[in-house]
Amino acid sequence: MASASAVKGLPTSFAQCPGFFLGQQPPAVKGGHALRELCFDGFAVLHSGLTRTPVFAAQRLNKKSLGGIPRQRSDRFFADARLRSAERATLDDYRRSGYSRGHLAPSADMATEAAMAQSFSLANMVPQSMRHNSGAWAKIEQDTRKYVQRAKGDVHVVTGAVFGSQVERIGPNGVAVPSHLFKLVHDVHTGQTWAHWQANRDDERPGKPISYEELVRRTAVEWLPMLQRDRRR
DNA sequence: CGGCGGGCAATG
DNA sequence: CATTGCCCGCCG
Repeated sequence: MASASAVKGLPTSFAQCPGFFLGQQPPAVKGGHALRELCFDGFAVLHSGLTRTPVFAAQRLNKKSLGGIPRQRSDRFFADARLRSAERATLDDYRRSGYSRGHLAPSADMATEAAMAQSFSLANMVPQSMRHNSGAWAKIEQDTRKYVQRAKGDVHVVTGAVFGSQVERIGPNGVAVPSHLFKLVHDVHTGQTWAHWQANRDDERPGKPISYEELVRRTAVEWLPMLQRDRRR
């Protein structure tokens, strides 16, 4: 499958892939310009044309969706053709940038070959410090998969990029480098919710998870609006 | 130690 | 565009 065409024809509205969101309700991200909604087979992405990166990727995982058929990484990264060229990252932006192309929705989470190939869209990538990506962050991704394997039902995961006031940019298109990444996990069956909060740095280590409320405080975004009613504070 | 999953770049 | 070799960190 030619990678650039891997996403052609996929929906560009969350209304067409509501199942990735808890209660079919997308995160309440406000105020952004050039925000685009992108559906993939295995996840949904809100993309920002200002940073040329995803804002978040949302997934619904369960034991069955993981550990599927054996498959190999496509490793074929590509610019997402659904985005205007003025709003998207290209392969040149990352080349020799000193940063790796870090998935928000991990390749290894995907249930099908098609979804796995689609996960290599640059609309699902942020410039990520190399050691963080293959070290602490990779372990968080693994731990999340292990948790889902043991969970009773569906687990919703929202992975997001956070940008500080001073934003470094890479490549001819100026792709913004996030200062932090987070991975929010919600177990529908038990109601448990937690988040990993990570600096985008080589020396970052996996730490103690933070609460949902703390994540909302730090980001000023209600990532799981369905929880808001129950946890109103 | 090897295998795995996160990547990189060079070569036809 | 596919193939190849390589790096990194973690885990069993």
